[in-house]
Amino acid sequence: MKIGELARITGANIETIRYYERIGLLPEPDRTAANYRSYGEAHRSRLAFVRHSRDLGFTIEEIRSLLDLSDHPDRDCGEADRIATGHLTQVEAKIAQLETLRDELARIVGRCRGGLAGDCRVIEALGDHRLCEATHT
Amino acid sequence: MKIGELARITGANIETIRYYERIGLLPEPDRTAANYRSYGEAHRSRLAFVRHSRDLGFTIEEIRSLLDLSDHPDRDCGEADRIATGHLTQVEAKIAQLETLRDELARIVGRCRGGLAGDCRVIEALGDHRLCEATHT
DNA sequence: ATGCACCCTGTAGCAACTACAGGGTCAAGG
DNA sequence: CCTTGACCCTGTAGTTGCTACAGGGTGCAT
Repeated sequence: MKIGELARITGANIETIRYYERIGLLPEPDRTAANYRSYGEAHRSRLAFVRHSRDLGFTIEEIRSLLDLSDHPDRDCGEADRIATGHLTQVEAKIAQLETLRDELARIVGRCRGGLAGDCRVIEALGDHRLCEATHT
Repeated sequence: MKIGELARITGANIETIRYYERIGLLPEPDRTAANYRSYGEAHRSRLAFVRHSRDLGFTIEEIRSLLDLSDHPDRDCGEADRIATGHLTQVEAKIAQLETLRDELARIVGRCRGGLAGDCRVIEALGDHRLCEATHT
C-alpha cells in the first residue's frame, strides 16, 4: 500500500510517517517504479506500535528502546517495565503538579468581580507571587 | 542592577531574560557605558509577573495580553478573566486526559511478570491498541 | 491534453526556551 | 603593569515532535 492509505488506516499524518522514517523509527520501505513508498503489514503494525506509544505519552527515544526490545524477543523485558514504570511515575507527578496549578488558578479566577483592570484581582495575583498559597513551580 | 542580579532575584535564567526582551515581552532597559543592561524595580516586577504567569502555565501570547491590561488600568478586566478561565478549563482537561493515561499505563505496567521480551505483556499491549480499555488520544 | 489526486524531496516553522561560540569589560591580586 | 576570573555582549543553532509549505513528478480519467 502507498503512504496515503497507511496514513488513513493508522490515523497518522503522512508527514509524520515520513518524519518517523527520517529519524529511523520506521524502516525505509520498498519503492515502486515511480519511487513511491510501498508498505506492508509489518510496517503497519510497527507504526501502530509507535502511534499507540506516543498516545500514551512515551518519548521517541523511549519508543526506540521499546521497539528494540520488541525486535529482540529473547532479551529480558525488565527494560520495558522500567521505561513504562518510569513514565507512569512522570505522569503521576505531572498530574499532581497540574492539580496544584488548577487550585491556584481557580483561586485567582474566583477573585475577579469584573470592573477595571486597575482593580483586577487576577492581574494583581499574577504580579505578586506572595498572593499564592501553594508553591507551584 | 545588571542582568545577573535580576536573574538571581527572580529565579529566571539570564538567557531567558534576554529572550523575553527580544520577543518584546520585556522593554529594552537602559545600558551602562560598557553596554551592559541596567534594570530597575519596574523591570523586576514585570519579569516577576511574566515568570509567575509562565509558572501558572499561561502562554507567551496570553501573557502579552495580560501585561497589556496591566499597563492599562482603565480598561475592562473581562479579558483577563476570560484568559484565566479559559486556561483553567484547559488545565482541567489536561488533568482528565492524564488521568486516563495513568490508568491505562498502570494497567499495562501491572501485567509485566518479568521474563523475556517475547512474552512481555507491556510490549504486547503497546503493539495492540485493542488491549486498551479506555480511548486515550 | 488537461485536470485532479496522489506522491516525492528538502527546508522552514511552531513554543519556549537553552546552549554555545567568539568576543568585550572590570575589579582584584601578584 | 598584567593577568585571572567573573561577569557581560551579540548572534546563531539546538531542543521535541511534529506540521506546513514550495516546487516538482506520476497516474488515471475525461
